[in-house]
Amino acid sequence: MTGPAPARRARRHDPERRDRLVATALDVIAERGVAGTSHRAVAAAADVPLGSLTYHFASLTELLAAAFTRHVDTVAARFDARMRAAPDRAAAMEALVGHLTGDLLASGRDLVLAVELYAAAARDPALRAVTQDWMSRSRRSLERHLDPVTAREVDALVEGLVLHSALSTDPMDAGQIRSALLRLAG
Amino acid sequence: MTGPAPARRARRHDPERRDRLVATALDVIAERGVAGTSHRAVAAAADVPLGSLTYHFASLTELLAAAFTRHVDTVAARFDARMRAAPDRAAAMEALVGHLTGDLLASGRDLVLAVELYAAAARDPALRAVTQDWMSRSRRSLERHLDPVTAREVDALVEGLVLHSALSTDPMDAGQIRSALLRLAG
DNA sequence: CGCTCATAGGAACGACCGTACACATCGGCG
DNA sequence: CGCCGATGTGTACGGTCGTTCCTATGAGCG
Repeated sequence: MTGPAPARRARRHDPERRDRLVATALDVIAERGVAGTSHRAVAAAADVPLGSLTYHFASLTELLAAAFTRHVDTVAARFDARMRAAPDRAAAMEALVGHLTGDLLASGRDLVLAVELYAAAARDPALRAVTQDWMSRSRRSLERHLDPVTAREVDALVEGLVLHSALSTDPMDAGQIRSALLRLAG
Repeated sequence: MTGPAPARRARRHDPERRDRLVATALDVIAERGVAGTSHRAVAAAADVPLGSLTYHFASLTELLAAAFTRHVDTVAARFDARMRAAPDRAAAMEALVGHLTGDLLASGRDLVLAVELYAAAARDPALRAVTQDWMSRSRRSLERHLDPVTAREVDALVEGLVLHSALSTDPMDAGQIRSALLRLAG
């Protein structure tokens, strides 16, 4: 018999833990909101001890900032790829419809993360820098096909469409979205 | 000499306390966010004992719902008054610019409350009903001068403009806002 | 091979939270 | 006037939180 194991600590070698924690934090934010995102919640979701979080991130705010920064990077890169791939303005508008209906509004996850980020950014300057970076990248992507003034207007409309979709019981369908965008930038 | 007062309780007759608590809760939300709004924070701001909150509101969620409902009522009524006062479509568009630059974007308070409500509504069905009521009233006000399809598009654009203004370092000025709205519904 | 320090792990502290509850008070009605 | 239920008040409980701190481990390097 081995007897009662002397509570050996199972130390794990885990060189990419920091990255994994950022990804897990995004999942937790999407599921429970920023308000429900605690060190303990992320630790449990990532299956690491509590102390590991304060080792890798100086504060909870820093963890949130890292998570939202990664999310913005992903979405902005995806959107810029769509805009880069569009050969002309008409194709760009269609790609925009696809971005809205396909990427953003499909899962609900991106929607929720966006709204959580907006609210958190309203109070945290570090997160406001993240949203400003997002807006600026988004506008630059649009400016591949639109003049700066129109790009800004379209960007605002897209933001509003996203928000309405997140909160409305009967969100606009692809056709309504297309015609709204075309009216502004057709 | 009165001697050491035997810790008399200073009971206060305060028939409108419930209303005052709702108003105070809105102030606290605007200042510290939903996340920073606790029974204790509201009690301190309203100068009432902690127990008074649980007497007047069954739960913190109920208090938040009452506060946001009141806020939406105020803003929606103000907006409808503006639309009702506009004699024609052109005046309505100008009133819309005034609503945005004057009412919403001026103080920052309405901006913050809106974003806080959006984020909270994403997770709480009761609050989602409040946002849906807001959207529906807003659209009905716009429909005094615009067809339903256009009203919906304008409503979404307004939402986006509000959000961009809340988060941007260089928000659009009245002229830019006007031209964006006119492009969509001129 | 042996040392060392970045990393992993676990427990604890003090603060704040929502809520429940027992008790005090008094306006208004019978 | 005398009661009583609506309202006001203070305290306590159990829980979660961010953060700190000490210890343990082992990968990489000299």
